[in-house]
Amino acid sequence: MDTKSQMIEIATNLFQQKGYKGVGVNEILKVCNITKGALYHHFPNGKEELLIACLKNMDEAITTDIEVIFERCQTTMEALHAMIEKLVANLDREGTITGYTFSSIVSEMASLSEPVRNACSDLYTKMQGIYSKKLVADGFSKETAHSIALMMTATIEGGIMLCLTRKTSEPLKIISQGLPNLLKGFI
Amino acid sequence: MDTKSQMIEIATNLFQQKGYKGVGVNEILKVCNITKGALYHHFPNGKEELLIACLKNMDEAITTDIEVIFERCQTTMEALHAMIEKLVANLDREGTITGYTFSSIVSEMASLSEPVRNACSDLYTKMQGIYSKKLVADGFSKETAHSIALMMTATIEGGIMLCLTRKTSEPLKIISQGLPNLLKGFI
DNA sequence: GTCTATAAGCAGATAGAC
DNA sequence: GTCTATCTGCTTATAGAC
Repeated sequence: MDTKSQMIEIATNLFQQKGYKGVGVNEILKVCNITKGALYHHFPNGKEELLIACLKNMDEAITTDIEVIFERCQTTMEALHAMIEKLVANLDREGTITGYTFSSIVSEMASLSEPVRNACSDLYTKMQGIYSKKLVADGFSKETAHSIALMMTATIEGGIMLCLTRKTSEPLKIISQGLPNLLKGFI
Repeated sequence: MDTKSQMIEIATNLFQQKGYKGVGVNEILKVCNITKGALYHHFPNGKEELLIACLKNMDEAITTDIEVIFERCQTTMEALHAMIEKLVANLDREGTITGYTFSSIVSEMASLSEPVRNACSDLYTKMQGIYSKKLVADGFSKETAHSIALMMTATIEGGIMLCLTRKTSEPLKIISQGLPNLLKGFI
């Protein structure tokens, strides 16, 4: 793997875990085992340019990851269970969550950088779109599907937050069990 | 109002909006119109001690604010609608959300400081407890109430995140409309 | 394309005057 | 209890050698 891809891969993980300001450029360089020269060669605008590249990288990850799960599974609920199971396994194994979330980036950058805010907004919209499409296939109307998809996105993002705060995967497990009731309520 | 209380009040708002690392000590001092000497007189352990004081302040705000709403309203749903309405009004008026949320603090501090993580965990538990108590009064079993309360906490926190990302209060409005269906599904 | 060395600035924190 | 002045260390970013 080339240096640039490796940098994006590592920085993506670090940003997801500690947020943008929480990670110093030096920390990224140290983990990558490269120096400043290399960073500013690949990303002339420095740290923020690297962050944007990371958000694009997450976009691709979502496309090639969540979409596969949603295509493979029969119903929305099946797919969501599989997705949450992956998050839970990740959390139990590594102690942090590194996929399908960027709350730390949103909360500190939304009010500071429009390009970053827009990239995050696109990502949420994309996830919501995948859920929504599947819900329509499940038989829900377009509008109802839109509402449910938004609530799912919010619930999962909030659930991740609760897991990180409590240092257990319990909240996401309870959410996984409870989500079918959300759909049931909309029928 | 004395200097210390004013500092906590202002810092609470700033931390909620920009996260812990996103706010510099100098910024807080400038808004408060005081100097370093005053800060380190009141909070010898500096910025982190101020953050803990802010989290305690939020705890009180929840007690004197959310609890009042939940006592005044007949059902859980009524109370939640009132609560979300307050958040939406806050967002539409000021462009940011300053109440009932600390996601920005959680996401960057959970892995770095145990005291902060614990304080945040307590706050979520407190909110969830208020919801849960009301749900039991509504007729749900203790276990079901616990699950629903957790999902509500997650959904609202995630909804706030979506609002900040999209720069509209739409997500929270849709969640407010959709939450009754969550309860319906659990019956 | 990656290195070293260094700049310029801001972070949080401290000491001591008043 | 609040001020000013100052310190140390870390931040991002740049310049120029290889």
